[in-house]
Amino acid sequence: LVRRLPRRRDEARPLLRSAILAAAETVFAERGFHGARIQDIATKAGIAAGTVYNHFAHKDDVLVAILEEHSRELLEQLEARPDDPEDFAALLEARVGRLLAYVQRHRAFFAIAYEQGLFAGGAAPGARVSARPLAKVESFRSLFLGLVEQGIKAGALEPLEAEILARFLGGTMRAFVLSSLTDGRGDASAQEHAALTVDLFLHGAARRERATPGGRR
Amino acid sequence: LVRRLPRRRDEARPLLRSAILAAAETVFAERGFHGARIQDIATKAGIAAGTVYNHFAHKDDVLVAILEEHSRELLEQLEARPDDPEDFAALLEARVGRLLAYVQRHRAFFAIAYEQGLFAGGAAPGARVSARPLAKVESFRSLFLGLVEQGIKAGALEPLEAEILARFLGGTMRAFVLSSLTDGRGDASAQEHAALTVDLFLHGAARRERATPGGRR
Amino acid sequence: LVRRLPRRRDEARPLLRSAILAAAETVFAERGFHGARIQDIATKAGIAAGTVYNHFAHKDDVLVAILEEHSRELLEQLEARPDDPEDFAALLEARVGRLLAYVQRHRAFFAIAYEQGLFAGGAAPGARVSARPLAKVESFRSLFLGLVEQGIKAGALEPLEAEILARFLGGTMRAFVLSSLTDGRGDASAQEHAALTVDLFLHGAARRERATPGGRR
Amino acid sequence: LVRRLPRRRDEARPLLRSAILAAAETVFAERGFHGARIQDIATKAGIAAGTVYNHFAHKDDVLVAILEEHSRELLEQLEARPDDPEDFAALLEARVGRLLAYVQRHRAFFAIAYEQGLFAGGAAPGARVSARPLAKVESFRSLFLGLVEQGIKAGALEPLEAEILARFLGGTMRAFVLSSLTDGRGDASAQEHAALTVDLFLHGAARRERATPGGRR
DNA sequence: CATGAATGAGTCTTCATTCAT
DNA sequence: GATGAATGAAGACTCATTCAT
Repeated sequence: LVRRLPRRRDEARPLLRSAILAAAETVFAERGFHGARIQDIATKAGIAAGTVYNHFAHKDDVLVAILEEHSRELLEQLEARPDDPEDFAALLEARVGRLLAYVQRHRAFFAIAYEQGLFAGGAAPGARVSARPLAKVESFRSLFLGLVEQGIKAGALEPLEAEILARFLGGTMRAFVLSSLTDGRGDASAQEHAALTVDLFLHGAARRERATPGGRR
Repeated sequence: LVRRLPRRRDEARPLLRSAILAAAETVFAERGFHGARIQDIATKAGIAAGTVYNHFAHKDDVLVAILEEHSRELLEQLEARPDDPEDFAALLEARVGRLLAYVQRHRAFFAIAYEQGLFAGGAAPGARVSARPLAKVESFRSLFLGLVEQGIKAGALEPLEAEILARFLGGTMRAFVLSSLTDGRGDASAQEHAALTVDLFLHGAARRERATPGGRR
Repeated sequence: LVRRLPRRRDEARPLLRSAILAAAETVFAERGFHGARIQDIATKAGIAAGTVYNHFAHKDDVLVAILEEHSRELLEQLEARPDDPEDFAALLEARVGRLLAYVQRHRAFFAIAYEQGLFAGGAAPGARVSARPLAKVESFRSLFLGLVEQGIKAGALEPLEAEILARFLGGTMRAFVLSSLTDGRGDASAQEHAALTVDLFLHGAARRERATPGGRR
Repeated sequence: LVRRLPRRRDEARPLLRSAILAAAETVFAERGFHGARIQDIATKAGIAAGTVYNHFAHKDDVLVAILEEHSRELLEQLEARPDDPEDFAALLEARVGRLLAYVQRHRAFFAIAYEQGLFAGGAAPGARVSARPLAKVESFRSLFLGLVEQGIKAGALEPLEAEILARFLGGTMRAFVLSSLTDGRGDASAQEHAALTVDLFLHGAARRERATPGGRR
């Protein structure tokens, strides 16, 4: 899809594709997919409407490109890293923290992702652009599943149906993702949110009988 | 679906209104708001397209009517009832159970509700029909808030920010609502789901050290 | 396709379909299929552009409807009639006469028909709207074939390949059809043209050795 | 198809022009004028789209160039040649034979020529690129006229209106040109077709009373 | 009040043409 | 001269909304 390589002059224009995606991200987020006009995107990107079609065959493809692109990056935040802690709770917190930080950096994307049901297995099918579930969306779900299964195996989580726990984790995170999106607090809170998310996910909201020192952050 | 039957001239006609709403609920759920055509709704309601406009000024208003209507009923499920238990956990479970049962009876509505961000404070703004948050959506949120505040006061919940706990409750429920919508299991599971929802909300997913008998349902 | 039946008032509007076809016939003839805009047709028909789509799903379908409609009528001119003469030459002249008269009454149609290769088995494939040969076009060809075969059987035509004679007949008629279209002479000449067409088709353009009085019409 | 080969700097470059015309001939024939994109032509010619505009100011001009070019060559086939027979029938056959042979060598061109009404005085005006009759098309017509007038003068043709006989000749030839285009028979049949064309043109399709030996081929 | 054809503003998409490199 | 990405005018088609019947 990216065929124009940097040429002479100082820099180049393959950036256009990125510029279109960036503009589309904002516009889709503001107006929703159907409400967004190609012309809006083009204008925001500082180009002509026709130019969009030099990079994407259909309006749909612009959306798909955004979703795939960000989903990939999003997935990377959840993947294992060399310096990840051993302890499951700590591990979870690290990953959730990375994910929330990513969310804060790409708020517009998440507005779109929700519309397209990124986190939701069964959300508004009609809002979706494509009938088939987007590939990356599916892998996102598996990643949650994997995390949870790992937790169960490690004995850190209750041996419930993994599918259910995965949804619970998703739901919990969704709640905080929304907080991140809405609150407008600075990035500083990503780690706090992560800590709280993991804590609630693991121990719930019930009052702890005898709060041992340091037990609750 | 609702044919105009020969009626006494003075009899209630607003049945048509209900028929339109019922048809719209299905169509919106299947195709999303933007993907649904007035003609589709009219056809499914067994009336002419123009007739819809005798009952609703705009397409938007049909959606709003659906949301308001169901939100009201939904709220009623969460409201206090004379026979509600005293114990917070039991109380919560009763209400959540009612709500999940309602969800199972109105799956189509929830597909729409998600698209419009019913549970989500900040979901897809672009997908929304109206910029201002729908009135009932807001009250739905307050109801969650009330529930949580009640729990905190009763000493059943950790004394955290109510807003956060409300979102956590919402996220948890959302996870199970999705299960209900997706699984396709019969209504039988509403209470099970409710129990699990409340349990996870209260105690989290972490493995309980020494599961005392009866500790986990 | 015609579902609107005449209603109260004085006359009615199922005429709209006919009005659209009539307008399209003129516009297609003037500007060619690609050069004709739906808006042009609508304007000429005195209606809104969108209305065209209440009667035809695609621009293509308007053209197809014209071709099918006229082809059918055209075929009827060539078909046998009770009062057709016995003698092959006279028979041919009668039919060709009817056809030429029809041509003169529907000049615009023929401009379109040529563009779409109505007479031509292999004309400009690219100009055609649909890849598959139009059904009626094919039957038109068979009708020519039938005529010629009849002539061969009757011993009136040389026993050559029917396919070839059919084309020759088609080519001859085409020449006079064009004359009819171009000349702009009144309808009076339809029969003259027919007589000449048949005469040339049967006896060619070579000088008749001793033109017996009355031999050449 | 024509790659730019390393050439001496002063060598003729207009080869590109020919390459473009050759490519355009094929593409126009396959898709029709309106259906052919400049990009298609450029691709088939192995050059960039912009390059076409270094040789032709407009898409129209490419078509005109093709028509003019081929029309000129086509006319040459019909012109008198030193070794042409004296006898009109033989002369006609020789020229028609040359023309049909040319047709077989340039099938693509004829698909275009028909679309643009090369043979037809009054065919699809809308399909035409330019409103004014193409210059060469006109001379083509005059040439037919000239041939026929010559025949009349020589006493070989009936003294009818030359215009009419010219059209009859055109129509007859058109029929066989189409045969040539459609049949896909090898070049071998050019002479046969020519003989038949001339025979039918001169003597018609009517059964000859007493076929004198050798009278009909 | 119901009807449903007519309306026409709104958008995606195409593609001839331009022009900086 | 060649390149090919950018341009933007043009046009088919959709569908919410109106209104005469």
